[in-house]
Amino acid sequence: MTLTKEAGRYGMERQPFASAANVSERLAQPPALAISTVIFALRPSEASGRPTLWLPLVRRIREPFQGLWALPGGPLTQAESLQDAAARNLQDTTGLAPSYLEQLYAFGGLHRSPSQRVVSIVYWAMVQPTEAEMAQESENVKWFRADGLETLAFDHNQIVDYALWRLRNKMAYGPIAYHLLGETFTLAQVREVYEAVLDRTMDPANFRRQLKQTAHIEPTGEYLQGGKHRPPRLYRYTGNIAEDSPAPHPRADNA
Amino acid sequence: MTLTKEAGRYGMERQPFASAANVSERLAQPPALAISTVIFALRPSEASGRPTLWLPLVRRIREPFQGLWALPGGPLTQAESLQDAAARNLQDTTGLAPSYLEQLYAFGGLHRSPSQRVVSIVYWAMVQPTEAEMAQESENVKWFRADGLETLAFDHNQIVDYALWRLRNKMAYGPIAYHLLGETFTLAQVREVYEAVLDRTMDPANFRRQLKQTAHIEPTGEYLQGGKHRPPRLYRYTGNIAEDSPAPHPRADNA
DNA sequence: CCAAAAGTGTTACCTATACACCCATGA
DNA sequence: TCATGGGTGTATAGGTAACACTTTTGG
Repeated sequence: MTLTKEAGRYGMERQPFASAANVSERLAQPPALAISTVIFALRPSEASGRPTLWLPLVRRIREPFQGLWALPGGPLTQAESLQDAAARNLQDTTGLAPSYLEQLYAFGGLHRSPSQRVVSIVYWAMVQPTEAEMAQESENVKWFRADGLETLAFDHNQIVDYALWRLRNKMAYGPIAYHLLGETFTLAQVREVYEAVLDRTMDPANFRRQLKQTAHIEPTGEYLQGGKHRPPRLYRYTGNIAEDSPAPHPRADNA
Repeated sequence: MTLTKEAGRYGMERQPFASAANVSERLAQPPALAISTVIFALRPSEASGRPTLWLPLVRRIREPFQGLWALPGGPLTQAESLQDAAARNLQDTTGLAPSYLEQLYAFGGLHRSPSQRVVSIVYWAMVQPTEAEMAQESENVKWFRADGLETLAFDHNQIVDYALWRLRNKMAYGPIAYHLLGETFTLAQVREVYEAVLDRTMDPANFRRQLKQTAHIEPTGEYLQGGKHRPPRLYRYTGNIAEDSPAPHPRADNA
């Protein structure tokens, strides 16, 4: 699983009918519809080595915003639902398969793109660290730390900020942190996820209790060996996304 | 302000390029983009007279689903943002001006509409009771109780259910109940809103304290006269939507 | 004076938090 | 044995829910 696909092949500026754009055509045409995704994964910080939030971006290889980094995205095919389109685009542009995928927001401001009116339906996703590690970077696909991003193409900085807010909000309430971890994990690893995402330390004792009482996890019986100290128990995630979500998720067919 | 506009003038089935639909054209065309809105208002229940949740629907005057009731909606004009389009459509079809308007979800399932692929960006709104009372019903525009709706066109039952969930969720946390009331109101009226929307009784004493400590309201100094008992204080809403929302709302320009 | 809603006070309970403490392991 | 993170116990504070009680009006 590598990140070697050509970036920007499906630009947000794609002309829906393969005709050149000019002013009169622009007014006659309906707004173009695009799907983009904000993808979060945990990777070790360069400095501390502690897990931090990263996201993959693709480089724009054509105008507008040529050379700038942007969210992976592409067109909506006739034969796929919005959610399927997001998953496929994510696969096409970054090679990643998400462990969690949810609609974020529809962005449709008039001046998001200089040349053409574009409505972007944006999803956000979480991928497991094994995925994120295997994903090789290329000239036009690169991972960035989620905080302190440089200026991105279009309104993508704003979109990432909103996705970050949503991730933090969901994590503070629902049991979604597990989607950033692998099959099995220690309670300390879950705590590290919370600390990385919410950017504050948490009491290990209380954190453990709260996790175990809201359930959604069970001990595997195994212990993580190889550490310097007492080997911690390994746990497994037992919930499913449908149950987790506080929302009566719009059904997959209609998303 | 009346509800006399022709209903269904802008159907979700509108052909973007005024050409008749057939199979090959359908595959060639991008999905149509529509804006719809779920509008909530308080009206007295027929039976008890206590305030309950209602919403206005428009009758379909063409296929598909001709004769069924549907959410007010229409096309997205080139010159307006998504939020502006929702507000204008709401005005055009029902004559109402919302006191609160927020994006709900983008519905884009493959089979939402039998003849054509349609992606609907749905908003939800609250209007004040003065607005809702003045709004005259017509042959093709009618108010319905939000609970126990009959079968609607398209996937609109599902959309209403999701909007109801969102309304209840927001009301349980944020201070948005005021948008269903008029300029001034008593604490008992606010409580009635909560009881109507959340469908459970609340202790008047505790409710009062919780409201007053989270602020967002101030006494006007006036008292509501004409009741049978001790006249209650009148209050005024002091917050604004931007502050209320727990989310860093995507800016109006990009919505 | 009585009924009923407005408004205040008090108490029990629940849960988040802080932190003292023991346990198990590598070095 | 010591250092360190894993894991448990416990006291305290803050907030919610339940409900007794006083106040103020119309009839």
